[in-house]
Amino acid sequence: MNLKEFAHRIGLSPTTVSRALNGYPEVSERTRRKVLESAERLGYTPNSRAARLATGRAMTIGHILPLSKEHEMVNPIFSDFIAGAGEQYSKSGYDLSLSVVRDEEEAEAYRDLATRGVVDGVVIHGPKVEDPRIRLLRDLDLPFVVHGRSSQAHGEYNWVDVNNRRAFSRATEFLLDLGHRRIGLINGLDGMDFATRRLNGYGDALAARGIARDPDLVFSGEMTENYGFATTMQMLGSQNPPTAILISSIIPAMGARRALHDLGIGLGDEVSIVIHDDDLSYFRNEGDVPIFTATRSSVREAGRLCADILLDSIRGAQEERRHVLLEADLTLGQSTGPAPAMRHLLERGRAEALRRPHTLT
Amino acid sequence: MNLKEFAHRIGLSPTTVSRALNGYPEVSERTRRKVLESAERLGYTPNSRAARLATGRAMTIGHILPLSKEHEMVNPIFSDFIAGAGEQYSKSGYDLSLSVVRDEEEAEAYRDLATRGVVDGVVIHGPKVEDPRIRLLRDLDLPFVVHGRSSQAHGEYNWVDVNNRRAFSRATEFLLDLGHRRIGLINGLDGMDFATRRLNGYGDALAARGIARDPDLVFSGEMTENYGFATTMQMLGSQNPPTAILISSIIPAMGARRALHDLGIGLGDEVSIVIHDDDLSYFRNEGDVPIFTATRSSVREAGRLCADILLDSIRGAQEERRHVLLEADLTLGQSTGPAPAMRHLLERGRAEALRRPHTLT
DNA sequence: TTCATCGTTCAAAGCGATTTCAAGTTTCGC
DNA sequence: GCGAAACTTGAAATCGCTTTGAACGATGAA
Repeated sequence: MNLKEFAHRIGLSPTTVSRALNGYPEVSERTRRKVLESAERLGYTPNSRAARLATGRAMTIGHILPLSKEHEMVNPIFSDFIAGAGEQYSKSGYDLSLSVVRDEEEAEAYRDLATRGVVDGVVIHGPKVEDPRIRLLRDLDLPFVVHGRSSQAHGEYNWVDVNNRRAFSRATEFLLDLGHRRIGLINGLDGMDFATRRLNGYGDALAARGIARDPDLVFSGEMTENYGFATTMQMLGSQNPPTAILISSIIPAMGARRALHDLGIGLGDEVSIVIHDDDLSYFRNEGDVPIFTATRSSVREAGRLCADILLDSIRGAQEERRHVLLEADLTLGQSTGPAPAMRHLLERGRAEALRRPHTLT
Repeated sequence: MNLKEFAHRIGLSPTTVSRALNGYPEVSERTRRKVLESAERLGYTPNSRAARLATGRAMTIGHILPLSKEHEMVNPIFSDFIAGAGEQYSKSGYDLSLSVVRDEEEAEAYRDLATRGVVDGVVIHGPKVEDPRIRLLRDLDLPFVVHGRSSQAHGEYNWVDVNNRRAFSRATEFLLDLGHRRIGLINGLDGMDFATRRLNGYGDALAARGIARDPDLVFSGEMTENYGFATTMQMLGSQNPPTAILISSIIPAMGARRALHDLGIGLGDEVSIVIHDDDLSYFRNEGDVPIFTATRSSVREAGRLCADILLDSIRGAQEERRHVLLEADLTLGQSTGPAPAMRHLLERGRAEALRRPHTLT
């Protein structure tokens, strides 16, 4: 049933019905109630295709999921992020459009979404240090929000990010406090903004204690389980292995744990691990004492925040760009302990060494 | 720029331009080339909102992601499935609409998609043994395809499923052949069709060897890492622990492995594990010898197949319903070995026992 | 009583494409 | 060279809604 017929059936004009349904103030309360009740009873729902053409609004937010040929993997945090964002879209009557494209076609995909008029705004995932998409979307005049940041991008834009630098410097400091001096870093792909910030946080903390960064202990790659396994194997098989490892996600951490087990090395006593935990719904690092010591920040919550900001900015509720910097809390788990050297000291009863670990050599 | 203006600029009527762009045969090749080239040059792209109203087609496929309050988790296979399906949609010029809703609102969400006219078809995820959505979509007259099956549903419908029963009976037989007699099953949520079929396959294989199913060895739940850990702990801590475990997904299998390690039990020698592997992109069970012995079937490929079938059925290319039953191959990994009892025999040199294991008691 | 005002309602003109139906132009056989 | 058939093109209707501008009746002030 279309508007015309519905309006006719209840003895009103399409104009009035439309206004009643869309909450315009010109219709009397009596009429509005009648319209709403009749719509319910007769099962009338406005056709969105027509409404979108008439209003010029798509009532849809776009997300683009690029798949690269080389490492064709879907980021495991994607689904949780989408769940968070999608929840908010639903509440506001927006739809979510997801485009899966080959990554060399990504720019074209944004352009396409914009010119075809199928979305009112988009979310940028996985920004690089220097990300051309920000410039592109500005040029297209399409509202957007970035999940993460792009350090080299100039100008203002909406973003929601974790304080990656702080999280990783804190985690590193924590390990240093435990006496660790050789600390590995299994990071995300080179060029990703978050990976760069995490590397910097790690580097800062080391530098603050006068420790040189050993390139043999730093890895970047796509965060699969196998990647965590392979890099951990490599580090622990080397001449001068680390006593602790920072890992950018719980997925490669599973691989790292597997490597430790295969090598018969104890997690938390012989080698410590601190991860960054996105709080994935199917992979919770929880329990009385969580498995991993972790810097945690819910990616689902980040999705919600991105959605809220983008919707606000589309509705024009606010002009200036918004930024949210989420602090990751450092939760203590079972995967960390004093460095072997430190343990040695402890065993000799010099417990205060742990309390002022930076006084150690 | 809209059609009218574009047509005017290149000295043609909107009619002709529309036809040229949409590949209708009535326009001469010369004109079509001119239109296509001008569109490229002037940057004209038809507005999809208008096209959708005019054609009555949404050129969009809907997916609904329900989140339950109790176990609010996003199925980890979701993103890989979507990646596969989305790939095909893009190729055919379709968009993908994703609705995130609370699970008690799921039926309403389908109804809404249908009456608002925003999708031309939908994919049903995670069907239950008796799934009301099939009836609902039939009533709504909305084309659909089910990823999985619904055993109790009557009538024909499109589906793409893994031969879960066969996969699990084969896996069980394989373990039986290795001499295992107490075999645990860590399954998906009760009521899910795939979980029921897997349970049946497991039960069939046991029955064929005259082994009674022990309810203490069968678990159903949402497939998180922690679930795998907890159930494994429980089984192995019991009076009469299993020597082998079947696990419905690689995620809980990670938890199971953690449990084994915590208990100091060797994986593959003391306790064997066979998993069902959806071949998730960020969690590949690969290598010269894969970590886990597994029944494998790519969920991404299933996504592609679902998309193809649904698109065909929307385009009316075919009337009858289509079914695809994917066979999962059983790949040998490092997580299985002869049962301890069997190992005993082997050590005594009775190697042929392994070759004809069903002759054993 | 009259007129201005306010609150409601409606007719009709969009939104920007597609598609029907009619008309104009070629092509081709005889 | 003519008429029919085959190609091409275009004018206008249509999709189902929103929204502008006008009209209507009721209300209240003068």
